[in-house]
Amino acid sequence: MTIPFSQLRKKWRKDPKYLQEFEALNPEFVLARGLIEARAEAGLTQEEVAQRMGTSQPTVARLESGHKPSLKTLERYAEAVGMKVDIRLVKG
Amino acid sequence: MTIPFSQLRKKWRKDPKYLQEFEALNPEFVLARGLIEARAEAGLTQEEVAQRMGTSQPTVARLESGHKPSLKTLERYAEAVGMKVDIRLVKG
DNA sequence: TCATGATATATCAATATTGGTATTAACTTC
DNA sequence: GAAGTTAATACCAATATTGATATATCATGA
Repeated sequence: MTIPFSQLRKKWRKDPKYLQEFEALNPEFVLARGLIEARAEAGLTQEEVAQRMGTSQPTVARLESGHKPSLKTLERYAEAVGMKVDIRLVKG
Repeated sequence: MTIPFSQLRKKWRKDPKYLQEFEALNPEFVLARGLIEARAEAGLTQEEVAQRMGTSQPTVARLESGHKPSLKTLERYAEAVGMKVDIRLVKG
């Protein structure tokens, strides 16, 4: 019954507010969106990031689709877009 | 040629300064130490955290030993010690 | 020293994530 | 609406991480 992420993304264009609320409830989407934003800021395509990571475009697409990646993969992605990963445990 | 993490930990007791410098160079150790600290603050043993995570003590020990866990596992650990995981990409 | 609680290590099966390829969809420009 | 670019999905093999169990090490106190 959950709305697929892909479908959700299409809504974003029309209604960014809708997204923000939904995102707040789903941490993995926050991360996915963070990745996409970082790549956008770096001005890179998925294909370019893939090359820098030594992997394929579909793998990059998957990372940005809300599936939880491993830390290793996350770090490679971050490096590819000129960032680094900062992980901390905060009071929850 | 690298010094094993377990051996390193033994040094800490005697010489915490040594640790800090070494840690700064190895992000996964920073994370591992963050986990250990969070558990210490919660006043829990590995066995207790394991039970809350629905896994075994050796698995918890492994998470705290510098091996890179998955995000899923990290989140379960965080919840077990009353924290949550905060991940962000920072300029690197 | 011995016993005990806590943590670390080792091994192998089970599961999850990634790699690789092909294909499809969406968007843009002509 | 056809071509080109970018992103998304599907599939299966390869790799990495975790689960589970047994055992070892370490620290502390009786």
